Amino acid sequence: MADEKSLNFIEEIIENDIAAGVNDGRILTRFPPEPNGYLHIGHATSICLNFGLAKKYNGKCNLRFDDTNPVTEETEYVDNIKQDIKWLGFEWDNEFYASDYFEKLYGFAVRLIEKGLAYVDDSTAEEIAATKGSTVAPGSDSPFRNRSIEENLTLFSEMRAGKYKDGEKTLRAKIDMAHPNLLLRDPLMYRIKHAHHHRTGNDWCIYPMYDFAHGQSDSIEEITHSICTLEFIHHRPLYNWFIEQLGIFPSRQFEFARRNLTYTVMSKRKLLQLVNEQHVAGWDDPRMPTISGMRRRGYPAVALRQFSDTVGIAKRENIVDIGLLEFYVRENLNKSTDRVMAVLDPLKLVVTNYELDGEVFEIENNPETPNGTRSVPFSRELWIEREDFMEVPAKKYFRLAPGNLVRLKGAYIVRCEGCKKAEDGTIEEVYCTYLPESKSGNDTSGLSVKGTIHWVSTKDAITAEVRLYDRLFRVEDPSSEDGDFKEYINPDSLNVLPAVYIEPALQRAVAGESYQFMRKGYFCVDSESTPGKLVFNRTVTLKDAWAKEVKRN
RNA sequence: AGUUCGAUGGUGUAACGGUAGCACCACAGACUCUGACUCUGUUAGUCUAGGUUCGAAUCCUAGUCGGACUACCA
Repeated sequence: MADEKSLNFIEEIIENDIAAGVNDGRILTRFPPEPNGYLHIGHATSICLNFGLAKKYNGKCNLRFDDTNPVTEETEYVDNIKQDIKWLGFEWDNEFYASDYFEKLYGFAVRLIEKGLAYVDDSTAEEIAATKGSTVAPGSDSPFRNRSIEENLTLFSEMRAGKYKDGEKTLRAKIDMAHPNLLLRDPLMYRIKHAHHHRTGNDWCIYPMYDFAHGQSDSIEEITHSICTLEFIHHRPLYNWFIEQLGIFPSRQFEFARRNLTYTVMSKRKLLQLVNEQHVAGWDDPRMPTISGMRRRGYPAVALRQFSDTVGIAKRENIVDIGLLEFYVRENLNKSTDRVMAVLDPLKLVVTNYELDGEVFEIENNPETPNGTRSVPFSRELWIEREDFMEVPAKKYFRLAPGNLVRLKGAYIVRCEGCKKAEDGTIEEVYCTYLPESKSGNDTSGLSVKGTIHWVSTKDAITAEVRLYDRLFRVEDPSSEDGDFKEYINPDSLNVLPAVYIEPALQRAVAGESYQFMRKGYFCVDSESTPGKLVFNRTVTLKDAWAKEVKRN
């Protein structure tokens, strides 16, 4: 029985094209970022789609930077975008830039002028907007619409030569000022910008608009399937118009719905605001939905790929639960990470009947994917998690409480004998006795206890800074709420614990590594971490049935 | 209002005229030297109204609701 995965609508189109022999079955896609910001999880979907399609259908995928606006674009962004794509696990066939085609594009523009399909307009931006009409009213012709071909040719070459100031003139396609599709009301093809370009320097002072660059670049590269997001659907007639009038290779555009995620924002404009106004520490802040932020947070690349695959593509608006991404993050980290013990909120536990100087236990690193053991020192005084003790235990609580038995992970079973309290009632120390015959791996006590807690020996512990990250926003969809989206930033999205006690084996942890802090979550070593000052980021918590139980009551 | 795209459990996505399925979430239980993982089970869906058909989520008609478009950004 064929258990084939069903095709998404773009795969159907491609398979139909292959069956029909379109382009002899050749498949060439492209991923076309503008280098004016960092890539986010939405781009990851597009990357997985374009590169994935190429791979699946024996085709290729180009990386093409859509760098037609020199004032917002920077080389820094180019470098980071390339790094992000590689990290996600994809390789491009060619690395191209729309700016590589400036000369060709100029030639295309001249060709359209010669065909009487483009003209130089002296109107100001305001005048052009005013004559554009509206969704319900037609626009009106520019007074410069009927210049002669010769005059247009001269003017356009003067524009290129730098004879005019920014905004003084534009080149427009001559289509129809009454067209119901606003984009076809004589769209701008070129504008004047005396600005330095990250690649072409000062060679040009006129730059093509998106609509006159993207489709033509696709065509120059002979892209077969140009896949973009839904908001470009209105551009498709224009995309096709330029290609037809120019008589160049007929790339075709297909649109799918962009992915939205709960508890975050995705527009580059908003992300840039978060960075510039320092609500976050940068584009790669672990709270950001950027690929670099997620990488720094400790999300495995494979989790992003699985997430993209599961979510799939379609044409309807959507907002995907961030919990689904977190599911894949946990699923992968559960298999791959070594378990270690770290006490985030310390409370001292004294094993009153422990007479030895100490012992060293060998504790297994990873029960899911066996990966050896490590040495963990044990002694009379330990740090345990404050929440693992209750003087008056709640219903169903099976950790430490007077009279209760609990297993110290990898060591002994202990019985809680009491605690010491400060004047204000704060618990200062917990006392217990251990059962020597319950030694881990050699337990002859015959007891089975319900609870196991983690611990770190006080005299052997080392410290690390731990950064507890939570969702950046307090509401599911900040963009759809009233007022400014920044009002909905979660004030507790970052909680820095300056000196968490961790087991000494972690001294050699290096940046980028991930660990499971037992019972607390997955943590990765931050890029700022050094052997002298270890820094861990919380990637994601473990699922916590007890926390849920507490919340319920 | 014009153009245009869309509508399947809480979320995302299948079913292409023939038993509405999968994943996440939620809930209940089993297991557990992580209240994790794993395992078992449960709740819950075709926007509405007509029509075509033996049979409609699927085709047709009308309506409802939602998104996108009116930058010298992409």
